Amino acid sequence: MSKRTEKTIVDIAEELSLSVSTVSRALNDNPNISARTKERVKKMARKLGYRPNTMAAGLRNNKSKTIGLVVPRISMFFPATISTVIQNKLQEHGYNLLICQSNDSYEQEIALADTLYSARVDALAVSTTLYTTDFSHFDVFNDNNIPLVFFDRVPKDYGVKVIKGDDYLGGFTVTQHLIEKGCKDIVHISGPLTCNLYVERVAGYKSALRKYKIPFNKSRIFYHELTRENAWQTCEKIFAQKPYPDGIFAANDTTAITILEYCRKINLRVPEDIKVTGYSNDPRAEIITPSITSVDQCPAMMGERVAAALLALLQQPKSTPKKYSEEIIPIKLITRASTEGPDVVLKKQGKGKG
Amino acid sequence: MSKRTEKTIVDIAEELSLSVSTVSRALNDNPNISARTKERVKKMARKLGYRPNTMAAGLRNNKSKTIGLVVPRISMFFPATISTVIQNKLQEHGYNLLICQSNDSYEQEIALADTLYSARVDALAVSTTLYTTDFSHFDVFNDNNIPLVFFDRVPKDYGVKVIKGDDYLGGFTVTQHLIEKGCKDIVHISGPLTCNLYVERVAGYKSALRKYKIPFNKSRIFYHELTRENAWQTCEKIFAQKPYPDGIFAANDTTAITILEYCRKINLRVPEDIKVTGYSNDPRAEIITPSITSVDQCPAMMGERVAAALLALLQQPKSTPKKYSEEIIPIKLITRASTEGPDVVLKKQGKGKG
DNA sequence: AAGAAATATGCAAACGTTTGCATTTAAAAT
DNA sequence: ATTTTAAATGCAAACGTTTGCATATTTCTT
Repeated sequence: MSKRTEKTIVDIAEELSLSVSTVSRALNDNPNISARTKERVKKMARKLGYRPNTMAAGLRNNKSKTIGLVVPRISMFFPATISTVIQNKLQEHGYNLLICQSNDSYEQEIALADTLYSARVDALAVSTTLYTTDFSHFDVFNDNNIPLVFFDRVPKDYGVKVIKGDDYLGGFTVTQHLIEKGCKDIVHISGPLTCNLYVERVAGYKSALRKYKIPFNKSRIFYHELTRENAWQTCEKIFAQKPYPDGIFAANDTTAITILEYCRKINLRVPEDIKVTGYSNDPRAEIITPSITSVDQCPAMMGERVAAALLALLQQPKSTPKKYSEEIIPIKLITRASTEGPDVVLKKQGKGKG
Repeated sequence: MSKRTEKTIVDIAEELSLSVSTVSRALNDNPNISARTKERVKKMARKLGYRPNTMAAGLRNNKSKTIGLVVPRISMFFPATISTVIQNKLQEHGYNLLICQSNDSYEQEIALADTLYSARVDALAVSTTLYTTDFSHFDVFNDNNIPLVFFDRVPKDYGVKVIKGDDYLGGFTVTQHLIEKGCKDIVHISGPLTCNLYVERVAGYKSALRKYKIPFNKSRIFYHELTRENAWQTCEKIFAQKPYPDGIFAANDTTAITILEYCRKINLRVPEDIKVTGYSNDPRAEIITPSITSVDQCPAMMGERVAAALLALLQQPKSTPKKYSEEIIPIKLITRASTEGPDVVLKKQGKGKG
């Protein structure tokens, strides 16, 4: 009694004494079906409660109208914002999004690539784990001409469309800012160098030091996953002996926040005694006291671009020779109390764009 | 040259001079295929680079191994956390998740229900828009015995499995807390009453007032979407005339944060002059100064329960008579500086569970 | 050594669409 | 009225699996 209610175009055809092909074409607004027939078919479809079956169509057409998205974590601010934008944009264009998270596990990422291929997604967008350096699990998409776009955390030397932030410039700008605010001994807390983001931010950091003739001290950089726990431990190391640094460039905001807490604990004033910067412009950076200078990576813009790139690639015929362009999303330094000086009275901002 | 590389079980069968049925069974570890044959088939599958086609299998089996998830917004803290948990849990069980956002638009929600049905999702989990009061767009799932679970924002009187927070108790507890801290004139900023969450929180609020014999003043409740902009405007109304309230129960943390900013602007001290509470225990609530008393809704637990409910429903045969149980997820009052007294020196918390 | 039982494999239909090609019907041109 | 052209519809195969049933092969009984 349950399964017998599932209506198909065959039922519509029978009901109207038409062929299934006519019904199919009518539903798809094929131009050589008469207006009258289209009307009748659509009306009957409604009457019978007909629901198209995407899988059947997909099988026949070899397209699923579904796009895969692989990110490390969907609840982190930056990928969450990007995912939101991508999802909305693709939804507008009739695509569904299979959103998956690798949880920064290389093995999970491989498994996901596999199942998403099996689902025959029409395209795939991915931001890799921190530890992905071999990208061969994505070969199958390339080999079969399935649009493949990497963003934010992207491969090195893997022929593919890439959309990334300007992490070199971000690292440079934020370091330069610290220097201009008077810092002479700047610690950098970085993520692991297996990830392009951190390689570039470190490069930017070094480059700024060089520009201002500040000697680079290798032991002033710490590398680890940027969690709260790790950040706390690193603080313990940093402040185990003097001289204390007068600036810390943290490669994410969670780390910067943790540093602030640690400084409060050891009665170090920010920004008077030490200046601190984060990265990503997490909403918390604006709200904490002192508010944290950070780097806005324009996640919404990145999301837009990723979606646009996917749609563009989906448009063009499979045979189009690929060119692997790289798009760079700009960054914006957001200066706040953690580097600017004593915390000023917050200006009213409630009426803003939020 | 591109399409010709897509291998199917037919290719495997030919290569080994076996029938497709045997190959299919071998790949699915059907018990009456010999171990030797299974070996040969799997080896050949690997050799040919065979990739199963989920759509074909899905069409045949009438199951897609895909589950739909509809939430208002995937980037908001609460649904994001829930989505994360659900996605990970279902992934473990071999299901893909189609995550969609309604953007709190009723029309979009209807469209999503439609396309998710067309995708023949094996189950659907949804948290509705603020304005959904008619749920008939989900009838098709019920009618076809497709597991359907609502969570957080759930229907009223719509026969279906429901998993929700204890919003009545949340409203009651937080109001009681304000009263116990000495508040006698408590404003409540609520979301629209089309959504069950706010109906219940308001009920809890009233109930607490009653218990402590505090007269209820209808004009002390404000109803609107809980955005920053709206909150600011409401603050302007509230503080346009004296007497000021001595406590505000905001139905989300964004609103509470905005209130804090407004109070700072008009030089009202929190919690000395006025106490403020939020809802949801957004990460920002902990980090702002003063930190904000809020209600932890245990999103991870809710996610776990939703996933478990989906899996349980998927397990049982389609014919099982449905019973529409309602699960209530507990809430936890997290008291912080915004109600507790002058901001104390933050105790070290870096080493904690984060 | 023969039949019975168990194990392994094959055949063919089915899932719900779409689409190239063939055919019918209607409209236009002579 | 007859031929030519255009418009509308139908036939049947195909997409890649799975599965009930039938058949072939092996193993066990006696």
